[in-house]
Amino acid sequence: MEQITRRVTIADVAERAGVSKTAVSFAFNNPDRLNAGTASRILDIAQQLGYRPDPVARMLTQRKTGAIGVLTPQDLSVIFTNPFFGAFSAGIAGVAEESGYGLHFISPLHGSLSRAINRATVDGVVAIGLTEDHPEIGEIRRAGLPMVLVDSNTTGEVASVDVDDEGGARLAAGHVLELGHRDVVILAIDGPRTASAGDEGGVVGRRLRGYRATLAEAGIDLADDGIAVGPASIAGGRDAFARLWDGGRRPTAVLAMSDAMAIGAIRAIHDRGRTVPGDISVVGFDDVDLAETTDPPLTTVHQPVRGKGEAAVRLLLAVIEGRNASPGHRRLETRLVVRSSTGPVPRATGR
Amino acid sequence: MEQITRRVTIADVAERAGVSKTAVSFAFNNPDRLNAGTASRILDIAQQLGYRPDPVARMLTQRKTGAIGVLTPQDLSVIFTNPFFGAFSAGIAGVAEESGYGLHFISPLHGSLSRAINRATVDGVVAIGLTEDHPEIGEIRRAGLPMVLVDSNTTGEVASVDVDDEGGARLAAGHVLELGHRDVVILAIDGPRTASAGDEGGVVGRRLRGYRATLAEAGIDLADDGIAVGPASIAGGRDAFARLWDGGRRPTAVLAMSDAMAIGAIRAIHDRGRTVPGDISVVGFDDVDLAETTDPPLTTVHQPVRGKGEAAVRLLLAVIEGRNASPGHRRLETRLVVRSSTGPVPRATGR
DNA sequence: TAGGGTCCCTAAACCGGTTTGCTAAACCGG
DNA sequence: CCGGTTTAGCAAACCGGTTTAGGGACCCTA
Repeated sequence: MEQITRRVTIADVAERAGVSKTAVSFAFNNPDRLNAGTASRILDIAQQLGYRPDPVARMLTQRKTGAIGVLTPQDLSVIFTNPFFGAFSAGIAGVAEESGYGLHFISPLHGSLSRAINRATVDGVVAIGLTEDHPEIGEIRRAGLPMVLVDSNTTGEVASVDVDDEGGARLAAGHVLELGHRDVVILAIDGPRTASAGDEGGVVGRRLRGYRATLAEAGIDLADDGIAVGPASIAGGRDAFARLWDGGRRPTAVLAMSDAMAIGAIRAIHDRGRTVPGDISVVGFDDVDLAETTDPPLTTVHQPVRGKGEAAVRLLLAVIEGRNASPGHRRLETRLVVRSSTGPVPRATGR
Repeated sequence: MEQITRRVTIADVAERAGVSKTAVSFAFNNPDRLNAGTASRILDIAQQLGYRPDPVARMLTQRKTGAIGVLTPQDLSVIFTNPFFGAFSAGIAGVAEESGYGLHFISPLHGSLSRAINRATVDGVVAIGLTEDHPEIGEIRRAGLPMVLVDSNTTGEVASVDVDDEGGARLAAGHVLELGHRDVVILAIDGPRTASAGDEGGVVGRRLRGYRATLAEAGIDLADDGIAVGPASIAGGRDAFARLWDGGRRPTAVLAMSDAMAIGAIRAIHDRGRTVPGDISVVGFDDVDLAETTDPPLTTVHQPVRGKGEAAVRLLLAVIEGRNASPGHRRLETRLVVRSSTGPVPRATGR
């Protein structure tokens, strides 16, 4: 018995029904052009043969894939465990789905993003965390693929969605200053490639600028030894804080660039027998879902993560579907959410 | 100025280089069959024309898409905010990436999963949470698309990955029994469609069976009014517990079918001025990353979520790439992780 | 000088659909 | 009974690549 039964094609159905391929195609996509009886007979036969139009062939003629790509410079396996990314994807998925598009995730293939892009069959791309100097951006543009950049802080010829990172960071810093803190450290995100490039343009740079500027206005000069870098995860935050602590730093306030890092810092603080916010205040960034269920509930800078995804897809669909000529730009706001991980600077500690 | 510059095709490159389409194709895929000089000249011209081989056309001839599909009966926008799913996806992504496959998420298109499946261009499918009675399974099989079922508890002709849900539930129930609890309630997951079908086969059914059986062995008969149903989220757990409480139930132990629900229950308990585990013990299920960072750290049933994703893709690749004739089945183990959300039954409460 | 091998490249078929133009038959009013 | 309009369906071109089968030029050998 030969189990490799070749796929049923439109020609098979046509032959079996004694009609032309055209008729079969019409039966599926344009039944009005056929006699009702013929159409349903064809459909019957197709059904009973188990015919399913090949989506790839269909794409080829229609020049449309029905999918939008999500481009990330990091491996998906790290990306999916990040709740921030989960919320962002949910935003993307929500409006993509409601418009009938599927989602295709594109990440570096054997280390090369370009290769991955060239293999991906999508009608357009939402790229997150790609700064404008990534060569991939040029590639995609030249290929004529619609694209919107998220968190790239650009206002160029390609559509974009951004968030006021610098303003958010200012809010966080301002908040701890108001509470009287003067000894502040920062937990910065160390992306896989953001690290190398000096990264003035990226999210990290913008947030850092916000922290620094506000602190400077209060006469506090943030030395480099008050900044620890690590991956945006609980472990990353814990380790980053540990390095600071072990280096002799005894801050009263911690500004973390992500909620996960903030949570990690809180754990590290607890591990050292200190309390939050009694001894040390901690401020996160992003305001992911679980920020309000941590112990203590996290004071953090809210950014509309899901909204970012939604806005990005709307912009993208606008260019895919040919509405609007010039590329759109959206900038979303941040705001401070004060919960219970921050408090006044402790008295007893007085130096 | 006309901005609709038609896409550059292989024919354009061929003409410009004064060679045949074949030569251009060879230059890209089979350079050895060309004179080295010619090949690099073609590549140069292609480069300078901005030529990018159309992936769709390529797929059509090669009968291979380079992507694997992830099938879920729920909307992606709900799925992505679920940390459980995030970990599962990370597992899938990890091995898919290392084998050079992209990821395509397939969810109901305008309410129809079949429609979505027919539009998706993938080499195979990992389906999660589809019980065997879903008609989609038959469809996919008839279409000859390689597939592996996850959490479907089947041993039929299609490959599958399962987890010992029933055993895990027994561990959870056994644990609280050992601590002396006799008044136990259950927080069950209410999927969008699991609810309607009686759902004996699904994950919910298996876990419920495990809880019930173990409780019964200790002489405890779990009445229906000791079970509350809700979505697998923090809010869902909080509300489910609230309904039980408001209905007059005063349990000393809560068995939740998901960590998120357990966390929700803990919040609801705190809201009512009770402590965990002082007054009430709570056991979760899944052991997602954040289970150990909650307050208090959650006692829960660990299942290898990420491992499930990995195993599924390995099985899938085996059939896609034609190794192994008969469909593989994997069953993964669960284990109890005791942290701090469970303790002995309280004395004072004595009924 | 015929025959056989390489090397480099090409024409044409093919993948599985959709779409365009066209034709033959049926229908219709006058 | 005739010109005009529908209706129903077909053949062939097309989408943009890959692959098969071969052809011409050149070199080598007998």
